[in-house]
Amino acid sequence: MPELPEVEWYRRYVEGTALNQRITAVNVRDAKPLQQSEEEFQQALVDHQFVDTDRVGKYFFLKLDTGTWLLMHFGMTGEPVYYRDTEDEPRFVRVEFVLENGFKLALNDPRKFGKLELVPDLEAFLKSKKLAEDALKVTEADFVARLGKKKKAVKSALLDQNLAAGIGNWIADEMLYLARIHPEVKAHTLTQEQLRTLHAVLQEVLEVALEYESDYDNFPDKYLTKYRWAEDKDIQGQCPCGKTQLERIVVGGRGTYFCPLCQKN
DNA sequence: TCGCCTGTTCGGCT
DNA sequence: CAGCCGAACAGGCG
Repeated sequence: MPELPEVEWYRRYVEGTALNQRITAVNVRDAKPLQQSEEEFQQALVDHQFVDTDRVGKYFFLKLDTGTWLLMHFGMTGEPVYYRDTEDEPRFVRVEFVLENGFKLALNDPRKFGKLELVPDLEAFLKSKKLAEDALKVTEADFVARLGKKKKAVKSALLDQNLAAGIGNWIADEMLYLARIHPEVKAHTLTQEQLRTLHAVLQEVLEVALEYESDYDNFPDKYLTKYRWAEDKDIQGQCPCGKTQLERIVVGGRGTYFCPLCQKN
C-alpha cells in the first residue's frame, strides 16, 4: 500500500534488517522490474553490501558500499520482504538479494509495476524525475505557490509528484475531505486560505498515517479513509458526518471518494 | 464474469 | 515548449 507513510515504514523495516551484510547472490525471478541489464545488477550488488537508506516521497533508496544507490519503487502493489526460510517466502517475489547471514531481502510485487534501478547520482536522478521535496518537508510557501498555479482539478494537482513528493490517491482524497474542498475544483481558483489549509492537513494526515502505520481502522473518526475501507459494513462508505454516503467519481483517471454534503465547492 | 485498484509514463492534444 | 488528459502497463480479488 505504498504512499509516503507506507514507504517510510518499508524504509524503517529494511534499515532494521538488511544493512551491513554482504550480498552473496542476486536471484532474478522476473527481470521486468530491472531498469538495467541483469549483468549490471549482478556486478553492482554481488559481494557488496547495503550501508544506508533514504526516501523521497514514494521513492526508496538503498545505498551500496560503493556509493551507488539502488532505487526500489513499489508501484501499486510492491513491498520489501525479509525472510530466511522458503516457507516464509511470499508468493510474488520478483527479485531476491541473498545476504551473508542466510536471510534474503526481496521485492514482492503481484502487479509488477515496481522498479529496481541502479542510481549512481541521487541528486541528478531526483532532478530528472522532476520530484519535489518530500511532502513532510515541503514549506507552506512553496506548496501554496505551486498548487495555486495549476489549472487542473485540485485532486489531480495534489497527485503531481512535482508539487510535494509522496501524496497518493487516498491521501489526496483525505486532504480534500478534511479541507472541505470538492476534488474537481480547479486548483488555481482556490483561495489562499484554502491552499494553506491543504498544506496543514497534509502534515496532519501524514502524521496520523505514520503513527498508525496506515491501519485505517484506527484512524480518527473524522477521517474519510476510515470509512472508505471500513471492515464494518454498518459504517462502510458513509461520510464521517453521518448524514450521507460517500460518492465515488473518477478524476484524472483515478477513483475519487468525497462527501457531496461536506465538499460542495 | 466484471469492475475495481494505494503509481508512473507516454503519446497526443490544446 | 508547457500543461493537461487519457490510456497503458498487469494480475489478483470481491
